[in-house]
Amino acid sequence: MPTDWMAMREKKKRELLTEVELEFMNELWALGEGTVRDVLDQLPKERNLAYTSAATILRILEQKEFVTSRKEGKSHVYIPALGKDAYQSRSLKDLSMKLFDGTPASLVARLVNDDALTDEALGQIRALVDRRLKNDTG
Amino acid sequence: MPTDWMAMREKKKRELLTEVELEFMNELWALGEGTVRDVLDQLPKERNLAYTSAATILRILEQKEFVTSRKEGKSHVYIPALGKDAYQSRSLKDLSMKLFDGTPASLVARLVNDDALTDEALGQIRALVDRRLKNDTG
DNA sequence: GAGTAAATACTAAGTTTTTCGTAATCCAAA
DNA sequence: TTTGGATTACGAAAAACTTAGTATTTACTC
Repeated sequence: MPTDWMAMREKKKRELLTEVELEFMNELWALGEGTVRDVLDQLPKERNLAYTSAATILRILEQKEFVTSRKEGKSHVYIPALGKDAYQSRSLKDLSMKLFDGTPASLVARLVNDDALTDEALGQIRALVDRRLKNDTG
Repeated sequence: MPTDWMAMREKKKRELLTEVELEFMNELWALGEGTVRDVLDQLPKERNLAYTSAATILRILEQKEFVTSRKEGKSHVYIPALGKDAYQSRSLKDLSMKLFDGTPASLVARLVNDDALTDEALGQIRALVDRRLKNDTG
């Protein structure tokens, strides 16, 4: 019976990738699309993950609707259902909410405080902001 | 025998907070320090977490060395062992590596592309970058 | 010191995530 | 069409995370 337990589940729909899921999505985003074998081959060889594990992870990603698939020959070809861009935005929003009081400026503040950041990177960042400010409300 | 398996375990020391751990650290950072009761009282009342659960989480945080504690009366007072600033940096670095090819500029690019970002926020961000660029390298 | 209210220690159950083995399936080649 | 190698489906063990119950300890009050 659909009790409030179902409602909870429904509500608690995970919109963020787990660690391993992200690892796989990164390969798929780089490849565009790929089979279990394709993705597995992209992983660093010291990863040493069983073929069936990779297959399981991709099946879970499909179940969670982060990818779709089509049949090709005897294999499945997996395709990201969500662009990397979109997922980057989602992740940043999540991090901003959970750790930066929802104020993106404080996130950037922390980022540019990093000593390891080169002037070149800083310049790129400023250029991005400038361009956005100018093209805005254009 | 201490094989490289031990080394792996050692190396795999979790340096990132889990979801619930972060929830608690946020309260501790806001409070400065606090007992189980203090932290529990900060949580939204719809959270409905048992007292003993909160105590367990704080004990785990101490075990993982994210907090220290001192005894005061009959309770423990928990103190962050890591500043929020430092943890923000750590999280950003992790996200940057895992999702932005380790290039902070691309992270900011995604951030400033967010339509919801106000001109005011953008201005703040630019000011931060400018200040950093000027004060840099004397 | 006994009683009591609150805190801690310990343990364990319930979930989610990660990993892989076994069996079934599929396609190609002999 | 049978064999063989690869793939998928299913299930389940292992590991990590979340939650809470029970028993013990603690400090205060009478």
